[in-house]
Amino acid sequence: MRYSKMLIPTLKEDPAEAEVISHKLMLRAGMIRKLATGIYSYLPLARRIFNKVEQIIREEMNRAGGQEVTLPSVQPSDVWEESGRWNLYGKELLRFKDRNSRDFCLGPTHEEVITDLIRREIRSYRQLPLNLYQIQTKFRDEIRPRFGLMRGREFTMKDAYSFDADEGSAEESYDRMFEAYNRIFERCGLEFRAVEADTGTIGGSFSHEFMVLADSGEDAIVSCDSCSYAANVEKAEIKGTDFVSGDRPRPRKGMNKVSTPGMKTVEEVTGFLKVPSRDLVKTLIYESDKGAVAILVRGDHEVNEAKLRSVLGCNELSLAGDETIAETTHAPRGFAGPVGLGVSITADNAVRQMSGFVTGGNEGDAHFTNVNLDDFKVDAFADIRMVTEDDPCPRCNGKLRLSRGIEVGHVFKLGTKYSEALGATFLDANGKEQLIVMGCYGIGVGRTVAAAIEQNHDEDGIIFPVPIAPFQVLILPINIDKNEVRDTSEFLYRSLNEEGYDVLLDDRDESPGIRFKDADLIGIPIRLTVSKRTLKEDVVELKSRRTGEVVLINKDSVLDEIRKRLSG
RNA sequence: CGGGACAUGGCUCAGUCUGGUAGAGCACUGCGUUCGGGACGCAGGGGUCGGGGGUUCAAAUCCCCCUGUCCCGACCA
Repeated sequence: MRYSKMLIPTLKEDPAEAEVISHKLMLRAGMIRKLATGIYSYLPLARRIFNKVEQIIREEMNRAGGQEVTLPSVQPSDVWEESGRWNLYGKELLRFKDRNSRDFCLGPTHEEVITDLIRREIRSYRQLPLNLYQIQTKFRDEIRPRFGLMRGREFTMKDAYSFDADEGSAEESYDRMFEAYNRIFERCGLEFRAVEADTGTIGGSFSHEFMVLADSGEDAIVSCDSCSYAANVEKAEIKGTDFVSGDRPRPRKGMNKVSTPGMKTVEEVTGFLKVPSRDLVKTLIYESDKGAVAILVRGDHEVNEAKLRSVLGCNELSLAGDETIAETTHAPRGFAGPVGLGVSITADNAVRQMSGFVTGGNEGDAHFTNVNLDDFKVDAFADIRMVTEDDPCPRCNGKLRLSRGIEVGHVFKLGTKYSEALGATFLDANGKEQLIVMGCYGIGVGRTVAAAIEQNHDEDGIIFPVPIAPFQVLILPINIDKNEVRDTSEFLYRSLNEEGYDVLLDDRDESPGIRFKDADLIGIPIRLTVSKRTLKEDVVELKSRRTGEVVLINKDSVLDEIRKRLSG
């Protein structure tokens, strides 16, 4: 391609709307433009990058036995009613009516549609296993879209679905996809880690997320220094037996009420009473679809709402408002405690190990000290808190490390959740009707591109990994009005194109400075600078975007050098 | 949905507090000079100051309502 003919509207300054680096750089490099919150147009440069990533995905999916399909993105409510998710999915599901007032939605995912297809077409175990995938635009009316392509409302997703005759075979399908995902993200040049994950609304029994390690990531993950354990903090289990239990003397019975005027936060209370925060029990009032509940965690711990949700078995869960707090505790926010509380109490396992602790007094400006477990009734103990770096690895007791990640892929073992809901069955070898065992597997294409940029950039711009670069080589002629410069550039352009490389010839009538800056910004891996200065010696300059290395190469050996650098 | 901020040529922003002729830099058009790291000169074009209402002789500026955008939390590829 000739740069002068391409729409690559680069920006000199950071746009005000962007906060994270990948978003800024994608806007500055002229890759994307925003139409509305979380909804973007992909310009030619972005399209080329997407095509590269999608091609890698296709090759690996096909290698793993997948077949590409395209399912409708406009979906009737019927199948969603059948799965039960028409009611469960909430506002994230963008719903609308057609001219006949029939309910439809824009597909946020395709379990319903694919299961509907499969239940009609699969009759026999001889047709299994089967793996179908698509690369398609999804729509989720996210509560808070942000960071450009990192969390859009409209986004490109590869979603795959596996169908198997039994659990064992389903696990093989899962492993094959797991393997394919590893290859895909490796080929995209990403530093990533597969971690155990929570299954969320998609449902299912078992899942892994593929996390690209980046400080700007929205997810926190823990990984073990000693073994292969890694998990999303939402999921990470806590080894229940390892809490330092009461080595300290058993305190005498009898709690004391103390005045704590205006002391609402854990820091304020513990600072005021001069006790460590781990000697306080934090009482949080939550509102769930089962009414108000009280949650107890140690003062230095945080509640994990994902765990809490599954422990309580509820969908709706949020911290209670001031009104509910006043109703349940008879005190303003900041003074809730378990003693004498009228609602059901769920406590974290760590609380079981505590004694002689501080709690709220259920009365304004008052706390209790020297409280013990027999001073109130806990309805259930469970693992309901976030892991910390101080917790031991749940597998090997090793040291856990916290880091941040961008979730670019997610694999789920679904089991028979959807086949049961929609009645997707087959006849086994014995002529017996069985439920199809399913799995589903997603990759956020745009997010993968954004993550790649987060991991590969410097102060001058993007540094694309070769496999996903929009062009592999950029030719930058300096004095294009000189015949020898133009002829050499054109010659290189033609020959590289003939060799099948993606080449961008910057033939714009712009100053060299502008073109050098743009070259760095859009991150093409190899830059060839052709100028009359070097042509005197019959050489052109080759610069690696990643290393900054500059070499002069005889113009007749350029092809060989590029071949050498771009192979493997 | 809760909390915070912002909205002025294509972009980045000043002007708002203290009401009085809409500005700068970049970008854009034409001509000329430049040409290895965001060049220079001259001449130009381009803005209902997010929208609506109000106060005032007078509103980008003060007041009310709405909309949009961004950031922090719960949702997710």
